[in-house]
Amino acid sequence: MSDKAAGPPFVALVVGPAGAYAVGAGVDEAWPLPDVVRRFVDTSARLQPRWVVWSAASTLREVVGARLPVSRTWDLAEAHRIVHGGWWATPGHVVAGCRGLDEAAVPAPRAHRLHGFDGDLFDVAAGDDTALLTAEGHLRADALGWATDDDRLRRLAVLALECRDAQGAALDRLGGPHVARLERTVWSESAAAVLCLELERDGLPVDRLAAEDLISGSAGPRPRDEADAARIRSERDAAVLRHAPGRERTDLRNPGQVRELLQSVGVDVPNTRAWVLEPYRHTHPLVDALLGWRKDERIATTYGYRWLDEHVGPDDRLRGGWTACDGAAGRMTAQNGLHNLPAPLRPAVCAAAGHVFVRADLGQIEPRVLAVVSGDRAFAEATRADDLYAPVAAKLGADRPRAKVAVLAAMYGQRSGAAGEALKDLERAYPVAMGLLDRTYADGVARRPVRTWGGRLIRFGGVPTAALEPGAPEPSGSAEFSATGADGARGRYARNAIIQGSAAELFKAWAATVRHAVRPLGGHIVLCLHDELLVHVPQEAAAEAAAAVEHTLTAAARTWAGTDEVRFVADTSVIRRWSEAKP
DNA sequence: CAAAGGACGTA
DNA sequence: CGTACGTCCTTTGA
Repeated sequence: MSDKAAGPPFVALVVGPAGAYAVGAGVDEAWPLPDVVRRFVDTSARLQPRWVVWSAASTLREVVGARLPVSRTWDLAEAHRIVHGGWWATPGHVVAGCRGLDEAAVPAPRAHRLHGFDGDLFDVAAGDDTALLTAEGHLRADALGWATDDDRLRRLAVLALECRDAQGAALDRLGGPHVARLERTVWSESAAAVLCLELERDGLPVDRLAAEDLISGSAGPRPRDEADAARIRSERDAAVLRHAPGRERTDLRNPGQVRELLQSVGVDVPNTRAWVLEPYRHTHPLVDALLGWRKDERIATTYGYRWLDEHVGPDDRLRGGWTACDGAAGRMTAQNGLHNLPAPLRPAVCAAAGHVFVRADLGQIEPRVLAVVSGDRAFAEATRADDLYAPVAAKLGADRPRAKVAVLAAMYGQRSGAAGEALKDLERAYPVAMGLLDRTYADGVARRPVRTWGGRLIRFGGVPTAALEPGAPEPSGSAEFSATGADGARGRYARNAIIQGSAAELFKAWAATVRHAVRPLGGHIVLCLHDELLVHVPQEAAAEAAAAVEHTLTAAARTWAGTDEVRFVADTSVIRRWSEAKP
């Protein structure tokens, strides 16, 4: 690509505890911390650079906090996840990846010592050590903290540029004819990392009174003190325990005791999970009471007054940490309940005065992504329909529910249920798509790494998922050898990872363009939920923002997929409260 | 005091 | 329950 050299310059920016440094074509200067925001604006205007950062979180929090628009960052950590995969993407891992060093040997930051003096002495010694790299060529573990003067900051910034070049070269080698696609993934994943800082900055608007009201319905009134809290709690417990006379001392929070309790009323279950107990709901009133208690207990403990007080700020915004790309399938993650708020609490998520939400979710994103990833022309044809399962059902000569179950079974590896026959038909109708799923499953069984459509590497090793580890139960020699146990778990994991992971990439590419499109309207993305976006926007801009959300999907999907044969659809609505949109 | 397991919320 | 994630509670282990 000849335009690459002629493109905007790469400028590395490092922000340390005592100062910052920017280096690249056209700039080589130290920035005092109080000037970082101003110098960032100046340099952006002068060079319109592509910013290279070790990570958005370590570099751009202040710039984002000043509400500056940040675009075109090359995030070394996110790029590392694409090129090399793995759970960790610290600067040390980035350097190891770029220099071909053993990732297991990346120096780990020393654990904090609470006792003794050796830690302090060691810190002094480390501060005097001027080497950026260890003898083996690894980046020192405390590099950012170590970079306390301009020279050290500059060395760290120059190293960042080196790593950028190495990652770019690695993408060239990996991508072949698809380099451009891999590079686009770096840009959109990097944008997602900046978006995460904006999500942390803006928070999710909450109607505090409504939230209090909903909480009180499950947890009771706000307790005055510890004793009051204990009284309310035991009252809640008593409503269940009155169904089991003589066993009022059972601890409902102890699954073992609950299991015994259930046994005493004739309900014998291997565990007390909700879906196990569901069939017994009407066999004894205790079961029904227990399941209701669990719902209330969930809200009282996890989404109760403490949660409200700790995570909803004085500006009525719910805030938590965001991650752009988790280690496994590459979805965004969020803390403090932003990703798992119980549906009954959704009425409390409410736009601020004069504002509305534009809410949009991608319809049937995973099968549509399968059509892209597999390149199955016939399956792509089905994505032209608003409801993809209708043409699939027609082709299979089955009804819609059957077609849907078959597609989901093929993608996720469901073993129970009556998908068998329809699955066979599916293999005949869409051999290309099904072939991809089968091959990926085999890759997982054999521990061969796989890549998402955007090029992110998914490896088997250092993945802390119990079912994938060698110790997991392994049936021997039977026909279902690879359906159960660790082999099958890896197969399903791989198959799921390329679908879910590729879908996550499309979602982030979409979110990145939405973020730009709504900014001039005064809008901000305030929630990303895997296939759903919540944009907070001034009321008068609602229609325009909704149109932008739809329009950007078409554009982002075409660019991401490299074709417009596969159609993606969004359900978009303008609402005040999150609960108003119910598909 | 940390780790593990059960349970359950979301997609 | 097909796969992920985060958070709470409890018990277990060193």
